Amino acid sequence: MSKKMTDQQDAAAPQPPLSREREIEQRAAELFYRRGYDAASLRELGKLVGMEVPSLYNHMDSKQELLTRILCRALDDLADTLRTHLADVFDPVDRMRVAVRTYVLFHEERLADASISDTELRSLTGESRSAVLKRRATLADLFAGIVRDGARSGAFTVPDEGIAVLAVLSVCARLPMWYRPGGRLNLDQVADLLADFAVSALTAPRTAALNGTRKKRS
Amino acid sequence: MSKKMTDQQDAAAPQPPLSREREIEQRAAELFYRRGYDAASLRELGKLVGMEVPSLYNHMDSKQELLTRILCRALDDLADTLRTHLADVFDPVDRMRVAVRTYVLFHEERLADASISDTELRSLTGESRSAVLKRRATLADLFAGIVRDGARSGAFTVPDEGIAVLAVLSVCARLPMWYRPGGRLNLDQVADLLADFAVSALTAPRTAALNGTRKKRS
DNA sequence: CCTACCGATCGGTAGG
DNA sequence: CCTACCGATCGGTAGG
Repeated sequence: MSKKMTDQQDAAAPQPPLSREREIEQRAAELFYRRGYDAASLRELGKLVGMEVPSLYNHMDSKQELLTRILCRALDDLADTLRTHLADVFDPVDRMRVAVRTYVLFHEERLADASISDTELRSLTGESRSAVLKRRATLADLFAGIVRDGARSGAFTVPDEGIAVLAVLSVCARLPMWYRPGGRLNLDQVADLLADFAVSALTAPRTAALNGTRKKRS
Repeated sequence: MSKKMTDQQDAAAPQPPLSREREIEQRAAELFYRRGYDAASLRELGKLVGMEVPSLYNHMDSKQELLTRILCRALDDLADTLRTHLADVFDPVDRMRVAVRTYVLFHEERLADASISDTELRSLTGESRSAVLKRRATLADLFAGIVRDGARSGAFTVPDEGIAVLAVLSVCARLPMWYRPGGRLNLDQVADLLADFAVSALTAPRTAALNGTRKKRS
């Protein structure tokens, strides 16, 4: 699935700030973000990176493998960043605030990566799909762990932990659909406000009998 | 943009429960939902509806026009349903609860429509895009109005109305990404829980000084 | 509603 | 990293 090269040149030549593979990944992520994976063509990617199409295949196995590599790296990086920021935070409320803020702020430098990680899963099949789904589940588990701890300690009052996790992740994952740099709020402000929204929902005073009682048939 | 026929046959023939146009729209929505708009081919749609590709063009102007028709109808129907259910509810908390429940329950019969209304906007350009964006904005305005009223009456404690609206809409709009019929919870239970999540976030006790104070740099 | 067919474009390969 | 090229498939049209 991945391209391994014999790294002969890694002693010298700090010139290219990105390896050729990485540059292609980055340009491809932007292209997939802008056009969608299906609508994006390798011809256009070739132009962006200054190569003919066949030359791209020296750096990838297929279009699908390229997408898979981008998504796996993005999700791994996000999970790592989350673990790092959560390492020295112990109160569940603080942990959730940090988790949401970190997820949101991840979009500062990785908007395209984060967006297609969410959108283009459907274009993957087989092992590629499994690899991305596994990483998605890892991310969800991180949030689920926080919700579980908060519920056990009594800090969170959620009637259903699974739905709470999905709701919080929905708010984070949808950010690329509406956030654009240069808007009314910067990303740090958005991160604070969304963290506050999530924590408020999780910690709101609730009558214990909410569950099971159907309120309104609407 | 729309196909108008001289409705000569509407007096007789109650036989076809769906008009040919509508049947094509419905099959197309399912196909676009399953494969994505770009990856879905008119060949496959033709097979699903029992027609050769050229015959489809007796019922549509283009693939893009077909998608536009599906999205506009779905968003109009959702907005109509929301307005109907909200007509006799006046308390902002109740209105928000009904709005979220109605949005969620709309997925019961229109999962594919709702999903692609959210996902496939990017495949549209020009007037088609504007027409869908206008309807999206109408939907957002419905929720924004409820948030505004609740904030003014003091029922809601949100530090930023715009972000609150986006967060609530995110939770609703992402439902097709994870909800599958036959799961642990039925849609009515999910609707109750998500409405509770949203209302809890909007009404949570908050110190007035939250805004502007940056808590953690994380 | 069909047969027959179009130009364009796609991801990918051969061979160097 | 390139030129040259492949078969497949695409949305869509002509003409009936």
